[in-house]
Amino acid sequence: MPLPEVTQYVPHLAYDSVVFGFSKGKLKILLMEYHATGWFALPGGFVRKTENLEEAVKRGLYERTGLKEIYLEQFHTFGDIDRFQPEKMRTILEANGHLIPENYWMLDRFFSVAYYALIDHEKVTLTPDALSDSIAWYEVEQLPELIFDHGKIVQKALQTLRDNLDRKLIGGNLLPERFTMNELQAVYEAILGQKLRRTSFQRKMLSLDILERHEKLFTGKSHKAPYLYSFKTT
Amino acid sequence: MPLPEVTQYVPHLAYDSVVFGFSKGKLKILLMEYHATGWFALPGGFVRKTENLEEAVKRGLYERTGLKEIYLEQFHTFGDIDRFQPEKMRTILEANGHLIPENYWMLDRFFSVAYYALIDHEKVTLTPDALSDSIAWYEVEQLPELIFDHGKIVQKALQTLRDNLDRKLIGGNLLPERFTMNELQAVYEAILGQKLRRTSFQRKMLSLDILERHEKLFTGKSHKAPYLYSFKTT
DNA sequence: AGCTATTGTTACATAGTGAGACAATATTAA
DNA sequence: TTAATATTGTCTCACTATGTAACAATAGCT
Repeated sequence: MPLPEVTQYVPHLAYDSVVFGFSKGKLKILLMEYHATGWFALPGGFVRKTENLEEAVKRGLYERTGLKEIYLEQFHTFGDIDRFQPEKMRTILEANGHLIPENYWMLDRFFSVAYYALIDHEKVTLTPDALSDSIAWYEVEQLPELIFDHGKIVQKALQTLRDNLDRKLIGGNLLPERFTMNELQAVYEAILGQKLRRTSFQRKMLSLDILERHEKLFTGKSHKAPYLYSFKTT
Repeated sequence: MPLPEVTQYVPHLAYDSVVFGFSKGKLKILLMEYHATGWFALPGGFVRKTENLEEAVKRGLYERTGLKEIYLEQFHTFGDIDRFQPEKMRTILEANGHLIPENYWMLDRFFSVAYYALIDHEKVTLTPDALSDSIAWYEVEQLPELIFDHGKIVQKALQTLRDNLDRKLIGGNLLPERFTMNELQAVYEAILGQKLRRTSFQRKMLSLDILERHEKLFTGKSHKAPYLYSFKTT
């Protein structure tokens, strides 16, 4: 795998993505671990000279998750000078066995446009990129230390997600097609980081008129079976 | 005035600012008109290799308005390929009397990080930059056609401003230190583009406990004099 | 002193939410 | 078959926020 040529990409500009998923009651994000270094980072990439910014992000997410249709939201662009840490980038590239040319473009200062994505945890097929040993899910509440300013990026993504929770249809993108009210509530609780009242939550969700009620889900447990819901397609 | 050298700036990356002001009951923004072309654009600029992104924006706003402390909020980064219109940029530079070198950097594709600013209309001292004939206020409701995707940028800024109206202290930044409740309401109405109920607005504002009440303002009109308010500094 | 326009405050109806109670029900145990 | 249990769906009541209108206060004019 040769080093990427600058001729194909826009220099100084990158994107990073905070990919949220939900499983076993926990909110999680995707992290990559670079070869040999033990360093964790957000899935990111560069923008080709011939593509739109958002296309680049979707391309990167497709390569790593196998998903083509992804709920994506841009939330901030990071442009502080102290993002610029060429030694770290050099270490990552060298750990990959590359010989780095003089003034190699990937060691320059980069601005990063950050997006968050919401996906159904069950639907992904994770594929690490050339520089990484792995790509995997990590609980938002228990993240390892991240490289560069990626920790700050995650925090800002979480904050934006919370702010948008009431204004956009966030819950549905993190769950399978059909789900119980309890599962939906668990998503909201994981995002907000706090418990919600069961009855108020149910009343609120039903009053919004965005859910369709389907058959009951019989789990084998000895109690009343909950209904399954899906989001109306309008 | 020589052409800017790429050595000083980060290529491919620019910022644009939507500077909101309020006067005579209208919401306005600053626009620049380029020499000879009759083209209108948002005040924008480039980022020096040695400065943070936000510093660059503040520097540009200071040069044009004379203000150092400005309420600034980043709201979106525009990165579509069709922003790239080198002929237009060439026309602007040539109208300024420049001889443009081969592959001149300002004719390349640019990504633009967009900010909105809120300022007290009375406090600015407007100064056009080297490429512009003028910089002046234009009513948001009656903007001339803008160059590139600047019209889209303004719309997105307005939308973000509206979304943030209840969550951030926006009103105060557009008014002088002391103002009447009516003036504050006028700001809200101009931003939202709709009339609000006087009594509900007053009750709401007072209940937020963010205003300090001062002496009355006697305008000479024959009716009850309104109180002046300022935002609490907490 | 009375008139007028505008402002500050109050009253009432309605909608939304927190908190708890209660009814419904799928399964297990007696 | 019946009772017990856990969980779900719904309802009630209190409290708060908001739309709407009425009322009271008042600065300047006639």
